[in-house]
Amino acid sequence: MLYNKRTNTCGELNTRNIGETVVLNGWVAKKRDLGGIIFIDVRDRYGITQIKVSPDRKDISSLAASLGNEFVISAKGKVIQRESPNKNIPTGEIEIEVEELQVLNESLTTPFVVEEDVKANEDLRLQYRYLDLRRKKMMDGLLLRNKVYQMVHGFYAKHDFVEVETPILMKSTPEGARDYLVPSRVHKGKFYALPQSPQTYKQILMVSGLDRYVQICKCFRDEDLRADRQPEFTQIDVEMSFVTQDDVFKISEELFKNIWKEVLDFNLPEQFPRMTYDYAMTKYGIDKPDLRIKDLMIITEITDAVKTSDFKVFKDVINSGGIIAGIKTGKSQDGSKIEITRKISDGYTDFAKKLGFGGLATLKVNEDGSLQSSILKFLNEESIKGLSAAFDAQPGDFILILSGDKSKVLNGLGQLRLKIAEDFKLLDDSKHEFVWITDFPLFHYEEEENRFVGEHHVFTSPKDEFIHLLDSKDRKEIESIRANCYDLVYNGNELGSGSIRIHDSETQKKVFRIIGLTDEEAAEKFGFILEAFKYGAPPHGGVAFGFDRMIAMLSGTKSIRDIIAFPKTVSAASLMDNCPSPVIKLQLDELGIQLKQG
RNA sequence: GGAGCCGUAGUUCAGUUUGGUUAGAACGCCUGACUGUCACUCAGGAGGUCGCGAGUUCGAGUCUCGUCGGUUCCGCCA
Repeated sequence: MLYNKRTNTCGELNTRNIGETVVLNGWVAKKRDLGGIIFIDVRDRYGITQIKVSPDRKDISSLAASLGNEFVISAKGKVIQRESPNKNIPTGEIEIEVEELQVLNESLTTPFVVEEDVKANEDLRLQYRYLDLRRKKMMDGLLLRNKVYQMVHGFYAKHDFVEVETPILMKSTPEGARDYLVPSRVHKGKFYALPQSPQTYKQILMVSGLDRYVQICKCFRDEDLRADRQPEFTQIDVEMSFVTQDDVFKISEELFKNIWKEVLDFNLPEQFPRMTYDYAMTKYGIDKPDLRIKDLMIITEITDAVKTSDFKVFKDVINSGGIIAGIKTGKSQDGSKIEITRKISDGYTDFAKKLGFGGLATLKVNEDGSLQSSILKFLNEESIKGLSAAFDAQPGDFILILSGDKSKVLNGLGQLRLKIAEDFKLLDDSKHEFVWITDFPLFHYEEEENRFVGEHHVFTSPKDEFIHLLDSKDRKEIESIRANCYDLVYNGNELGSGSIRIHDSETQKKVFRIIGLTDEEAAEKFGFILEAFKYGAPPHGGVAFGFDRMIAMLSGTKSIRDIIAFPKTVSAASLMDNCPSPVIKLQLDELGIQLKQG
C-alpha cells in the first residue's frame, strides 16, 4: 500500500513548526464535523494533534466526513496557528491544514469508547485489551514499565552483575506454592514445572563462580489471585557471592533510590530503616508494617497490667496462655483528632467479630483524664491505673482492646490499625516509607500438616547464634530459630524478599530433616543442589523484587493488571485469547494423557 | 475451599426494597442540518434472550434455589 509516511508524531508539533508541511499517521480519536469545516483529533502513542479539513477542499471533505473513530489515517498538510488554542494538550497551539488525506484502515465501531475516562468494565477492557491500551493512561503504564526495566538493566550492568537466562522448563519443587506443570511428550508420565523463581539456578550459578547474577524474569505460581497477584509475574532476581545482609541492602537501596529519584523525583534516605520481624509483629501485628503512620496505633500489651482484675474474659485468656493488648488512636500526625463515634466504634466491634473475636473492648479518655468504658465495672483500681499508664492515656484518646491467642490478637490489632488508618484517610500517598524487615523465623509449625515448613524458602540460612538449634527436637526451640532472611516493605506492601543462603550441604540436610524430608527424599528432590554444595560453594545471598508491584506503586495503581500488557483475571484466564482452552485429543494422546470424566 | 459485591440496549447505569400497562436515561451508533470545534450544537431514528437454568405465582427484570462470569477479601501465595 502506497501512502504518505509520517514525518512527525502526533505529540511533537508546536508553534515552532508553523509553516512546515508535515505528514501525520495515526488513529481518529474524535471527529467534529461542523457541516463545512471538519476537525479531527489524530492520536498515536506520542499524543494527539488536531487536523482541519476546510470546506473548500470538497474532495477531502467528503472523505473526512465519512471517517469513523479508530480509523487509521494519513494526513498531509501545513502546520498553522490555531484561531482558538486548546491549552489542555501540548500540541494545542497548532493544527494541520489538510491537503491530502488517506484512509489506511477502517475500524468497526468499538465495543467501548476509547477515551481517557473510560467507562467500560474491566472484563470488557481485558477482552479488547488492544483498544484499552490505546488510552494514554494504559500506554503510559507500559512506557513507565519499560523505562524502569531499562534502568534496572543498566544499574546492575554498571555494578558488574551478569544477566543469565535460567530455564523456564525445570524440575518441580514440592515445597511452597503449587507449580504450573508441563507434560513431557518424550518422557511420558513425567512433567516439567514452570519456575516459581529461579532460586536453585541462581544459587548454582554462585557455585559456578559467576559472583554477581541478575535477571528480570517471569515466575509462575498456581495459587489463587488477588489485585496484586498474577499467575505469571515478573521479578528482579539477584544473587551475589561473598556478601552479608548489609551488602545486599546497600546495593538494593541504591537501586530504589535511583528509581524513585528518576521516576518520582523523590529523594529516598541514604539507608532504609530496619526492623526485626519480632518487633514488627509485636508492635504492628503484621510483617509488612505501613510506616506512613509509623507512630500511630502501635500495639501495647497490657496482660500484666490487668492480671489482678476479676474480669472473666481477661482471666480466661490469661489462664489459657493468651494475651490482652490494644491500640490507641491518639492524634493523627497533622494534629487533626480522630473522632470515634459510637456508630464507628460499633463498626469496629463487628470487624473484630468477623475476625473471630468474641468482642472488642473500647475505652474513651475523657477531657479530665478519666476513662469511660463498659468494661470498667469489671476492673479493679489497680488494673485501671495500670491500663491507663500502659497506654499513656491522654484526653481524647480512644483505646481498642482485644484478647485471646497471642498471634491472633496481634494480627487482629494490626488489621484494626490499618482499617482505622484507611477510614480516617491517614495513609498519605505522597509518603514513601521503605523498611527492611529482618530476622524472620526459619520455620513455622503447620498444624494441619503436623510438621515444620520453611517460613521463607528451604535454602535460607539460620543466624549463626541459632545454628546449634538445628539439632533440637523441641518445637519451641525450633520455632525460636531466626534466619538471615529479610523483606523489603514499601508503604505496607511487600516489594521484595531475600536471604543469605545455606552454602554447605550438612546444614542444608539438617533443614530438610526438620521440614520432614528424609535424606533419601531430599536427595531425590534437591540432590542436585546438595551435590553442588559439596564442590566449593561460596557464601552467597540475594534478593528478589516484585517488578509488577513496584511499577504499580510508581504509577499509583492498586492493581498490577493495569501495568501488565496482557494480564489474567482472578480465575487465571485470559479473556482476550481465551486461555486456558481445551486441546485436541491428538495432543493429549501424544503426551500420554487421559482426562478424567467430570 | 470460604465470604462480600456486581451481571438490564454497543457501553455505563436507573428500575428489584413493596411482583402487575408498551423496561427508561446518558454516551455511542445511523439519517439530516450546521464554516472555528476541542464533551461541537440541533432535529429525528434504530437498538433489549433483564448472564444462564429451574422453581413459586394468574403474572417474575423484581421472590426462591442452582449455575456461569467479573471483582474484592480470607484461606493459600517456600
